[in-house]
Amino acid sequence: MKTQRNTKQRQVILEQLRRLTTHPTAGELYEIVRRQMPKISLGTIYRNLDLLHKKGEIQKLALGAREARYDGNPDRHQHARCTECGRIGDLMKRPQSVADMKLDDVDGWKIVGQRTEFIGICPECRQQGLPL
Amino acid sequence: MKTQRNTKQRQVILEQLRRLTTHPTAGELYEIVRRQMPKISLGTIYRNLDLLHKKGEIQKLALGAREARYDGNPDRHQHARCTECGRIGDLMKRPQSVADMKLDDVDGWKIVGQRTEFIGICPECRQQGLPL
DNA sequence: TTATTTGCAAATACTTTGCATGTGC
DNA sequence: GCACATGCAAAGTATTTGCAAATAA
Repeated sequence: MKTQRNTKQRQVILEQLRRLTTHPTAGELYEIVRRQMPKISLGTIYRNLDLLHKKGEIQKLALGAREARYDGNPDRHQHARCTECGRIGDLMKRPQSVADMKLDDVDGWKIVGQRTEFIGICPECRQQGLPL
Repeated sequence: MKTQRNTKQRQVILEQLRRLTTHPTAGELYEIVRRQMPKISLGTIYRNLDLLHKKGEIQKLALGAREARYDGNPDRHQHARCTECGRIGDLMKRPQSVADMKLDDVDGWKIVGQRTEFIGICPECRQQGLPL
């Protein structure tokens, strides 16, 4: 990976994203950062979000939404989507089992379901002798 | 919901989607359906996929990808994304716990991780007296 | 008959990219 | 100084929509 510079733009983008708990879209973050740096461009927002995501400093959330949303907290934690308002929140208390999900109160949320995607190596790729 | 007609286009779209196990994108399905119905338009594909999804006859998968993918099997089952080729497969044997995930062979896949999104009602919406 | 659906094309939404200029190190 | 980064604008990709014509019921 190339050496990275510590530009003012990158600092402000990361700082604002860390301050927000709303998991903003790129466009939302653009509007917010623009208040401090009126001349910043959307392209710069996208380029930096991509770069910070690749470095593991932020999370890119694309669960079920058309637009990607970003989370300034890179630590593994669960997310929940509200059926009423669409908001995506953080769950710090992690429901890990089906039983936990019946709880009426998980960090203030009433959890009614879940969607899981597993990540792995498919049968076809394993057959081709790819790294196990 | 309005009454729906059983158009030839809708039939072919559903039929092809059910036949495929590849979870095609709208564009991929368009190319396949087009072999049978050369004059069908992409708009019709999107309109019907949306409608079938709303009726619960198919699943719309948008897990982490830029494009949505569709699954002709409406029954609840788990999906896995391959780290090597990006393919999305079905897991019929469902790993439900962290222990299961250590398995080297879940329907032929080597599972290395998972992403889960919970669905529920957020604290803010619950406060507003919305249906519990 | 008539409300739904289609094909087509244009519009929209989100994201990426080319390029000349600017800047951190 | 120079490789990396930026602003700007244009292009790219995925999806949605307006509308007149077609069609299922």
